[in-house]
Order: sequence, then C-alpha cells, then structure tokens
Amino acid sequence: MSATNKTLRVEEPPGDPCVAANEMLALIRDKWTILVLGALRREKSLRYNELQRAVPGISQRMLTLTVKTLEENGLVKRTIFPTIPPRVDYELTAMGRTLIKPLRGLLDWSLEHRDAMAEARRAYAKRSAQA
Amino acid sequence: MSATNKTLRVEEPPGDPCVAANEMLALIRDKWTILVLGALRREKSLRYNELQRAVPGISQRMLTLTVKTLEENGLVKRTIFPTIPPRVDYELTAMGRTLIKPLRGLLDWSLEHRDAMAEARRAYAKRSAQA
DNA sequence: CGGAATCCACGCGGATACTG
DNA sequence: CAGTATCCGCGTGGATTCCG
Repeated sequence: MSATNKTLRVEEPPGDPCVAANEMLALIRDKWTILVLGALRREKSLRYNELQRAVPGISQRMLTLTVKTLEENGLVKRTIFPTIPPRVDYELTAMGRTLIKPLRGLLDWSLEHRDAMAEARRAYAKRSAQA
Repeated sequence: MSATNKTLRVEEPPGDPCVAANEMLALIRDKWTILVLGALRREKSLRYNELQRAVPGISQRMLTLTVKTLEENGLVKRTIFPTIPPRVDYELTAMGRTLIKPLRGLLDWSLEHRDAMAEARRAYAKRSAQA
C-alpha cells in the first residue's frame, strides 16, 4: 500500500535454480549496488553524506533507495542516532560481508580482462567496418 | 549510422578503478547476460534456437542483442554456416570461459544466502508494519 | 543532516511482423 | 532457421523541492 517507492525490486524467485540466482542477482545488478557495497567494504561505518561522497555521481534518491533495498535484504545495517542534527550510520552486516569476496572475484576479473575486451571491441568494429 | 540498435551499451570506462569495474560489469548486469553465459557454459556450442530454449523467457530481440554484445566484447564466438537453411553456432571464447568461475562464485553465494535474505525481508516487513 | 515526494525524460525490453 | 525492423509501455533514475 504505502511502500514509499517501487523502483528497486526484489521478488520471490521462481523454481529454476539458475533463473532464481539471476533474480536474486537483480539486486546486485542495480546500477549503484556494487559501488555502495564497495564503499562500505572497508570502513566500519559511514554516515549518509560520507557514503554519498564515497560513491561519486550517485543522487540522494538512488543512494537512499539502494541502501534501503540492501537493508531490506539484510546486507546493510542502518543505525539512527536521534541527535540534532540527526545522524545515520551505515555498515555491512555479517551476511553483507560474505558478499564481498565473490564480488571481489568479479572485480578482479574485470580489471584483468579490461584491455582484452577493449581490444576485442576494436577488432569487432574493424571487422564490421570492412563488411 | 546503421548499427542495428543501441540498446545494450558498453562505453569506455573512466579513471576510477572501482567505477571502471562497475562500468565493465554493466555488461554482466544486462538482464539476460548471466543466463546466456550460463547456457553456454557446458555445451561446446549451441545453435540460436537451442540457446533460446536454454534461456526460458528470452525474446528473439534480447537474445540477438545479448549475444551480439557478448561477441563484441570477445566473450562469445559466433560461427555462421552458409547452408540452407542457415545455421549459426554460439560458444564461449577462452576469455568467456574465464568469466564462468567468478560468476560461479556469485551464483553459489546467491543460492547459499537465498533463505537468509528472504528471512531478512520478512523481518524488515514486520518491523515496518509495527511502526 | 538525512531523507521523502513529485515530476519527467530516456532507454530497456516485450510483442509483433517481415526477410534472406 | 536466424535473424532484423518497428512500435511502444513502463520502469529506472536524475533534478528539484520540501520536511523533521
């Protein structure tokens, strides 16, 4: 009913294991998720503004939605200090930290093959140009 | 100019390594990429129709676009047999196969934490309901 | 400071029809 | 069989404004 906003979605995945995994990974595929997790990976906790500065280019809206989705799924813990002015800290949960390692694998892969992929794109462009 | 369609994009990534990685991973974040790679992971090669049946729910359009992007980036090899009727085989390149392992890590993680995440969502829903 | 709400553009992606 | 072309809805996400 209320449910603030419906932008970022996480539905109950279907039967097929591979498709189910892909549905779950929809969370990770959300444009900013990896960067937010990456920003939280080392620090013990970050405030809203610190987090926003740590993820260059993210809007307030997307930062709020992304961390909310991550919190909903138990990957990020949100701590509110009822001070004035208010203060909110974000940190990875235990489960959230377990995600860092596999993400790390993907990041390493991307850095490792970055040049090869750029080269592949050039070769492909040359091939289509001659045709 | 021609360039068929501009749906799936892969731009030159910027300077920041983490952001650069995220840009590269945009390829993987494309809704169907993981499923297509997963379908090609074991078989030596698959024909267009076989591939489409191996990825339930994918449209011709998205299958074509996805494999084309993967081919552009050197992850998938496309072989055309000029027979009648025509036949096209798809298979992972050597670089494409190196991506399977890190993806596997992510898939394992998602299956491993599927229940915990579902539980976290229930707990979160209960908390917001009481508030 | 840390959001929530509203508005809006753009591009992803599905459905359909046509082609070599 | 293996695509391409066109149309188009709707979700994603940026910019802006307001609030506790």
